Amino acid sequence: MSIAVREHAAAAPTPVSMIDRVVRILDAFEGADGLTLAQVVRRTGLPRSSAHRILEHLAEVRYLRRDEHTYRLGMRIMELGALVIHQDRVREAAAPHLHQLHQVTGLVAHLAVLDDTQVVYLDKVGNRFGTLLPSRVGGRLPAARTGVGKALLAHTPHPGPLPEALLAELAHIRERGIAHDREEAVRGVACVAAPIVGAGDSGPALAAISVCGPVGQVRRAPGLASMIRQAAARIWRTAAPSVPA
Amino acid sequence: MSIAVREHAAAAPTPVSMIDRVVRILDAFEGADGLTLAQVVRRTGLPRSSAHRILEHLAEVRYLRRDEHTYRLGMRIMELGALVIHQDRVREAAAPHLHQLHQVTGLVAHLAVLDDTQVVYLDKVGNRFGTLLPSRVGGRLPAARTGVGKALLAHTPHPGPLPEALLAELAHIRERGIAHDREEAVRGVACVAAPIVGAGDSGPALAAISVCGPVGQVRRAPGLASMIRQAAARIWRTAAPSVPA
DNA sequence: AGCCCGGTCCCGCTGACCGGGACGCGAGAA
DNA sequence: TTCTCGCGTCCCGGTCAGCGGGACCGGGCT
Repeated sequence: MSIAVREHAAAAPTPVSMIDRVVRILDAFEGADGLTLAQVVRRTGLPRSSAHRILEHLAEVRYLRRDEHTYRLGMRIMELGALVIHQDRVREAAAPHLHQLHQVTGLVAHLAVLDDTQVVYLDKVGNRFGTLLPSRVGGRLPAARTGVGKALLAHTPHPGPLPEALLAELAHIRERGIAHDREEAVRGVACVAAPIVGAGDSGPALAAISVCGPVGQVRRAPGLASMIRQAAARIWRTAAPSVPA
Repeated sequence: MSIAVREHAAAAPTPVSMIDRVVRILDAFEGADGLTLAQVVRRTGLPRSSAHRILEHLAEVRYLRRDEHTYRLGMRIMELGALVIHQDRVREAAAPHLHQLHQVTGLVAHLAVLDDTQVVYLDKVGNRFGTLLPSRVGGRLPAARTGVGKALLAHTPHPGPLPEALLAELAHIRERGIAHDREEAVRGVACVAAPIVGAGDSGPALAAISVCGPVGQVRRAPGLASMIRQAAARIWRTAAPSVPA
């Protein structure tokens, strides 16, 4: 039995459990918003019959939508995803402060957490300008190239080895409690970020917040750093884990 | 045991497929953001061992997070959900207009679709005031009590029978192309909404947009209705399905 | 026509999943 | 203290849900 050539190419050591199969299928939808059976088969490496059966089943429970012969992620998944975001304690606590930061500065405010070497955005408050940024709620960006990412890395024992220059910057960030991104992710865009941590290095950061905008505007904003630090401190106070047990 | 009563799902007709089991478990997390094994068992009616096995498995693939002994919905689901929203063509087309509406009026702009008797919000653009509204991206509200909902109902063959008064209102809405919500969902809040449809009743509505705010402010806004209608028309033009086949 | 590609459906085989139940633990109650 | 209850975890033999090769159909090419 020769495995079919894959569209995306990734080692597929034969999924065994039903759950793994489902996950693999759902994951296949990243990067293309409509897939036919044949495409799913190529991407997942699953046998045609199996893929077909599972797709139909997922469509029945509305985890997928089926339109003619192409499948898309369905409403049920959107709803569950929205639930996750909504149920997040940190997000809840941060929301008013993000709005405040945006309102006062006119810049885009973010909330993000660290996941391995990437940041995942939990919230984003901004105006039309915000749509130009690559950050998306529920989206990922490499941590080392974002303000929030560096703020988080500086306050977390990093798993992998990092480049010399970055380590130096992280040490500096850790000391000052503020991270900067000067056009590293997007040309012309700068960010100022702070981790949400307890006073005096008590444990890892819960998340980080940042404020981003055109370099000129960010540089010109008075007292931005301390505003952000203050917001982060307030968020910590209302979202901090109560008992470490 | 007053708690147990609340938690018990209706007599389960025994789920057969693995997918059904998974769906049932995931669904159990609606309404409570952290569940222990025992709670999941009570809510789903699944056997303890099975529930335990599936929960662990879902946690492995990050569809759930496990913290000590309580499970929560995990990041992977959040990411998938965000993908769905992000991949939506209508949302893409509507976003700039929602921002524009918000910027010009200072009110909260929505984008929503109809699902049976409820509306599901796809986007929401607003300021801090917006957090006071019950609308949430990915959330549901009864269609008959919202502006977007009525705009959509008016342009869709309604499945179930509706009350006399509502039918009359819908006919009126259909004629004018504009729906109103005068404090029906939230006291003190009014909305003006328009469906995203082709000119001249060509097919059902793709979605609907609305603008909401304090009654006074909404009533005072000049030319709100025509602004919204115009935005809806523009969105239709860029998002309309190309070929009805 | 002949060919290819994609979707659907069938059906006998089998190993992934099932779930009752044993076990250990910690928190009250006796 | 000891008993008990509820909880999470783990085991293991039985079995059926799911598997997947392959037949079939239809449409779009050459």
